[in-house]
Amino acid sequence: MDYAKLAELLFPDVTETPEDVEKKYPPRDLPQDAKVTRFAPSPTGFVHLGGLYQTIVGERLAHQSGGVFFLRIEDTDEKREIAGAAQKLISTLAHYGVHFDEGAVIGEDGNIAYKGEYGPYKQSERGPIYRVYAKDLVRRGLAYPVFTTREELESLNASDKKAEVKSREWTEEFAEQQKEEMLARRNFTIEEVEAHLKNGDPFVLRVLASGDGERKVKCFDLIRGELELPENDRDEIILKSNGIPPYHFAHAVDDHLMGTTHVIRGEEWLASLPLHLQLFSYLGFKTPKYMHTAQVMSLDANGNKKKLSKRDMGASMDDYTRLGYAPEAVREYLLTVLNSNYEEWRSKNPDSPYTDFQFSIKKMSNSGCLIDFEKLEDISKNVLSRMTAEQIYSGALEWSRLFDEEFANLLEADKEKAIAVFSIGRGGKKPRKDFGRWSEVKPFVSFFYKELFKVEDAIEGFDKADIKSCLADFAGNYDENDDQNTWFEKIKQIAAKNGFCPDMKLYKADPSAYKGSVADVSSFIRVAVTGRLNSPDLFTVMNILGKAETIDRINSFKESL
RNA sequence: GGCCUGUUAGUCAAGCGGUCAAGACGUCGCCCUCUCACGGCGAAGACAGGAGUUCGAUUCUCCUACGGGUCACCA
Repeated sequence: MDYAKLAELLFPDVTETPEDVEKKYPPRDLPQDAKVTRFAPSPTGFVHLGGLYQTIVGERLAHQSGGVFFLRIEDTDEKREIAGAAQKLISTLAHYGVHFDEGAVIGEDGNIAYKGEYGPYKQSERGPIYRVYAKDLVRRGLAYPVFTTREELESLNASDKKAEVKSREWTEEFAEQQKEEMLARRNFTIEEVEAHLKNGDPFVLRVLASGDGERKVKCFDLIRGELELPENDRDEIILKSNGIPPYHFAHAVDDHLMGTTHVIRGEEWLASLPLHLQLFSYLGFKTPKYMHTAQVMSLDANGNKKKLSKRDMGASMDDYTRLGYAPEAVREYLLTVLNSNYEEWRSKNPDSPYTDFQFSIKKMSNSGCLIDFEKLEDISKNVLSRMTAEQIYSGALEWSRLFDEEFANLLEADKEKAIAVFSIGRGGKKPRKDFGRWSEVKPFVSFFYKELFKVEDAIEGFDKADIKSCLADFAGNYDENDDQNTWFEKIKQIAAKNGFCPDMKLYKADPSAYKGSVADVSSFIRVAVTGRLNSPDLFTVMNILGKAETIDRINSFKESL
């Protein structure tokens, strides 16, 4: 077979050679150990938790080594592409603190723009580049065309195919048949090709598999160590009939030309690593380092772990936004999952920016983890407890603007009050941890607002007359200028006067000697003022509410009894 | 089904031939305390199973079981 002729027939329009292309993308001028990493999603609509997870790894490794982190849009499957998805992806990642140095960015007009010298960063615009390498492979007898008819092509349907693959029965005969078909495809003549071309028949390009499935190749993965995988023995498609390559070929060409040093991707790619290695070798490219990250899982109906799929709760970053998790908290959670020593580091460095942490590949786990919302909640409480009242205010306001207009308006109507509320128990060594999500803020502080206040808890086990008497005494004696000690001394006096024990130790020694304790008296006041049995420090609460409101609430509660 | 990969408490995880097998979340108990929250102390809870190598296996090897992944003109 005259491969040079075949190459010309197939790609008459391609005049460049790989050498020409290489010249346009010289090696990057970076420090010795700088890592170049990338995130290469297909723009199918939303950011997956697993995507954020990988993105954090790539961002950390690149930036911590003085390297480059870029974004490449893998839009080679036009059927699945969703308009505006790339913008959303970039802004969502930015929301979580992930920023790219290069590649797709959001331009000043709000549309996608591109930055950097190693583009195009959108695969659908790289057709000419792929074709140069594809032609070269054909010329060297390493790739060959397979023709189909237009009708056949049109009947191809992605979701049908997916269903077919899933339900397929894998028997030995089937494997045998596949092999035979592959071998048959390799047999063709130049004349046949010419006829097809003349006829306008579409074709795909397949690589000639160099391996033997019975033999193993040693592969190295930075997370998993040395692996033995079967050699590639399948003639994979490297150019679809639309002239755009599927993932494999695009990965090899792009990551080589873009100077990627570390390929970080999900473990679902592990199985195709030998193919990729073969491609790099055919193309004469230096292989990048590979890191196949563990999957984030969720529990299915049978209690089994499953790869977190699109529909699962917690798969989309939108879920976290809606639920009210602060981006910092989600990032913090992911970091603890990603690097097993992160949590320890964080407890020693509670106030350091996460970028101070030395992220290491060694500390990454190679088995999939279940997303643990309880843990996330705990981490989130810690994160929020370290924020200033001002930060809480803006976080809560931002979330409420989207999901609770009424509360957002209340927050905005009196910022000073909101800040005072959020300052309770904040700052200092042991801050309160009352909420872990923005959505939990309103239920916690609602009683501060007249519009939301209502008596939620009931006092049980006490004589109404006693309750009324205590409340009347408190209302009659309340002075907003008292300090906390004086304030509480007054409550003790009221307790004693009404037959309640003012001292808890005394009371515990002999509860039957009293109607109750000062704790009970406090609870009367607490329910009257906050509507609840539990609340943050009452003295402070009253200060924020103001005397008029406090007395008013006590009186109306008294009357309701 | 073939191949790959993984398996330490409910969850996430240290460990890398000799440990009473860390720690965190969750659960429970106690303390602090006017309630709550915080904080402190403590408890229960794990090396999937079986062979082998070894003086000694959670750690190395093999087998079994069970998860997960993959086998598309999807990425």
